[in-house]
Amino acid sequence: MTTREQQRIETRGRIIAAAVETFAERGFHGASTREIAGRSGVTQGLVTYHFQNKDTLWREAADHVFSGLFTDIRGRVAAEAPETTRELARAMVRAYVRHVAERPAIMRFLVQEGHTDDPRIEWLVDTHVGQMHQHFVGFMTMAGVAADADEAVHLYYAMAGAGSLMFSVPALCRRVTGVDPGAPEVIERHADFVARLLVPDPPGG
Amino acid sequence: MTTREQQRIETRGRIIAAAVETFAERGFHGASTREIAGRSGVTQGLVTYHFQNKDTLWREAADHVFSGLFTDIRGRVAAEAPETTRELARAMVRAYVRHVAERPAIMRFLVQEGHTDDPRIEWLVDTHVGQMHQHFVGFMTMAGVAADADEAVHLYYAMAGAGSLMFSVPALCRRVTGVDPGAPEVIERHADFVARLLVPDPPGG
DNA sequence: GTCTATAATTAGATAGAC
DNA sequence: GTCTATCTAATTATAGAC
Repeated sequence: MTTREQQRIETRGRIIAAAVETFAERGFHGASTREIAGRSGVTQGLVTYHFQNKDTLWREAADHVFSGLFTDIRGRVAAEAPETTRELARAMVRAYVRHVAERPAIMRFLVQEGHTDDPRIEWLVDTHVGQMHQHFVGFMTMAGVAADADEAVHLYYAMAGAGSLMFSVPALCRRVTGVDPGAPEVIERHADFVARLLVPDPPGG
Repeated sequence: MTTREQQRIETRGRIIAAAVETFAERGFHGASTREIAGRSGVTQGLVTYHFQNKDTLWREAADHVFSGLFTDIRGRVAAEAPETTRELARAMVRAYVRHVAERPAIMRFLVQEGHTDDPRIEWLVDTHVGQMHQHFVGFMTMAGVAADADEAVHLYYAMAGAGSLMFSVPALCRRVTGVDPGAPEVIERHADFVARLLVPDPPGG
């Protein structure tokens, strides 16, 4: 690999990382390519050189944010080696919470873009969000955590919202509660809390 | 009241309504006063005339979004006339979900601004969000729904997130699930689902 | 691959006519 | 109270030097 290719990959990576942060903070319209350039230590012209236009940059940033969600959750669940269906379901919820806690940009991208039915939402659903939802609904219905597919939709948004909001508004959370949602012990407590909330102990004890 | 005063109030109201929509959709930086003017059927100069600058307009819009939360929830809870502490707690959760379902801008304002510790967040917490959180934590701890104040923080974000996400991303939700989060029956089902999730039946049955 | 310079567009805020 | 016109600054995207 030539030096130029290495340089290209590294620079693109820095720009994408800055783009993720900026789009998550300000949304597509609110983010400027100049700020993204500034954060990644390059000039605005170079951003256009590498990504043609703002829309393409947004897609690459979104790809970076959403990719690896499945793999990461599967890995985390496997590491816990759950033995019962209930423990498997809880492990999945915990894995999800930990994942979004470490990548709060996920939920911010969704909320920033999820209001209006534009091409970006279309792309996001077709590329990333759709299959995640299908898998979740399928599993939770099969595992008996949700009574049926209809209820699983409510369970899905309950988990996604309950698991992520705290990490999507870190400055607000710190100011209101004094709790730092970036602290590992807070993440662990929230993961466990939400897992027990969504997958409660059986009625018998 | 003179015609001019009526006109003033009515125009300001239209601008604020458009500002709420636009800020909720695009965030402070992404929203333009020109778009807000266009949506309310006036010119951009008039927005500045009535609200001096974008920051003041945002605060008035936020005030409009967050005001009445307490009153509305209290009214909805009273209308159900709950008799047990458990039913009271559930009624509060249902009231909260219904409220944010009909005013999804609430959660979008929080997510849009809650990331960075800027003056708007400071103002939002001091003016609206702080006391709401205090009341909730106090009640849920007292009612025994949360074990202690520490757990109540997690319960709070679980409720706020679980109860609102679906309504904060209506276009996304429709596209992913086919469910319309604006439909009254969907709101009712979600309110009931989240209430039972957060305030479960007692272990004994 | 990166920068500087620039064109065309759009932003927020002000001034003046009515 | 409302509109039009305008100023200044910031935006995206392009072109050309190195």
